[in-house]
Amino acid sequence: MPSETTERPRLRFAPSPTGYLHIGGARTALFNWLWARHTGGAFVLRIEDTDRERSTQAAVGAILDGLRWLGLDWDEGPEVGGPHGPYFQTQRLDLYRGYADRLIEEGKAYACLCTREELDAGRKRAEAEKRQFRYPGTCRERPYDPSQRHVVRFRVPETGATTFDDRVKGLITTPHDTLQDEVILRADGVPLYNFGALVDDITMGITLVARGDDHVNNTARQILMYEALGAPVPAFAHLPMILGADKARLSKRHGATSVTAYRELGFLPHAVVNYLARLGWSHGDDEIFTLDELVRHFDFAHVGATAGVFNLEKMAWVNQTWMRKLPPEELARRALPYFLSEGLPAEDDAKLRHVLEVAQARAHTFAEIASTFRYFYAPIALDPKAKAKFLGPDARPLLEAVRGALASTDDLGTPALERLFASVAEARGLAIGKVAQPVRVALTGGTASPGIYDVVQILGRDETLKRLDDGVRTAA
RNA sequence: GGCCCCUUAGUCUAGUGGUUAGGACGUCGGCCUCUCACGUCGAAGACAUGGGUUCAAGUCCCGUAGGGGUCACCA
Repeated sequence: MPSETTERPRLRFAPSPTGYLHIGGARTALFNWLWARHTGGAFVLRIEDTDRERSTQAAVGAILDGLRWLGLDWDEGPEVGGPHGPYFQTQRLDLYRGYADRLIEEGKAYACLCTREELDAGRKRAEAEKRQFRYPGTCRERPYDPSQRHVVRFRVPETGATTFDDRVKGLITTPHDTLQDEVILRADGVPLYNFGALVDDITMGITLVARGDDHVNNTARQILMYEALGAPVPAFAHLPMILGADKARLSKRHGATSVTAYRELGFLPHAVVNYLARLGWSHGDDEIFTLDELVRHFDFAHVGATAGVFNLEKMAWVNQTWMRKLPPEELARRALPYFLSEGLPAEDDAKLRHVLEVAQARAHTFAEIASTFRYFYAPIALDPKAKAKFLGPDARPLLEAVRGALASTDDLGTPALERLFASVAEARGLAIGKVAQPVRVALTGGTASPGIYDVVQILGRDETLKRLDDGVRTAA
């Protein structure tokens, strides 16, 4: 029976270090973290590095880095330690061996000497005969001789079924005849996923296992093993997959899938958290949550059972929403690196603050701010269409008039600029827009920009005059 | 193919037998306006399908279809 009803559940995130922290993994970690924080329980991080072919130290670093960036701190695990360490599976090999030996002694597992070749032949035969392959039990009754190289197989009941109450999917039943005596320990003593994860979850006192729903089919056999070991069975929560736009499992071909890629794109970590939380979980009609609100409201009961499509546009909207709430200092601190990586000579000064003030409502990400408003720090890139439409011969007298008026004043305040543009327009019987647009194109290179007075103020008088001169030449 | 899971608009979702089926992203339109964005107002857009159960079904049951997962000495 689930023992998670205790007030302080222990949860864990147990990634395999075979690559960066994936969006899907990040959400799994987030839900575990949220529930741990909600309940005052513990969030344990464990590295499942038993696949030595694919595991790398760099990936461990990337995963820790990604989790830290998102703000998902762990109470026990790599670099922070804890009473149940070590937190790398390859450093716990003796433990798995011990549990396997115990199962063997009690007759609940046995050594198997079958070779891969024999097994493969069996699988092939089964396929040819169009029947399901199950391990035939060849070694079941063989006397145990530890000196022979062997794997360890767990003995699964032939009949009956195992049912568990998944916290998100409800009752799930697995008939035992669809299971087989699976390998729990390789010949080299390294455990397989089902066994390693289980032994660790037992010894680390995990009371609620929340993981991707690609593991639902592992659950019954794990429960059988918990029971064989006389260990309390934890509660399970299987989280639906995250899909790409084509409804296939999210992967690289759908675009960026690592959380650090979103850092580079200029997303706020909290915006990613907010979006990911809402992908598969809901709280009424609410969309925007602070971290505290997320922690307060999160609940596995409101995690949906259906897979969800990752939608970058919506995440960008969430990011914009959060970006707009940032105070100027923080906005500057977070945005500046993106200007620098664009090769722009920005620094945290009055100019940057003004740029960010006008950019705040106009961009979805920091990278977008830097690239969209690069003309404040670099020469304009004149858009040919804008040029054709607004920098023709008609524009020349307008630009000259604005230039002349600007050259003879020191007042760049908004009221003064308003009067200046208004008088240039009125003198010709034009609407302000007819003057503002050519000026905008001359100053920014395009037809869309912050308000023209802001643009002039940010650029400063000298640079504005210079760009107007360039505009006059272009219009000629 | 066996087994398991899933199915409300293009997308994320609310909904726990009685609602004009709600919200959000996106889309389209109005307003605001020097352009763009923000804001604001509005519009289009969904219960996969067929049977049951019930006075009443998006909600419960069965079938069908579609999608996904899993069937390793990977995790």
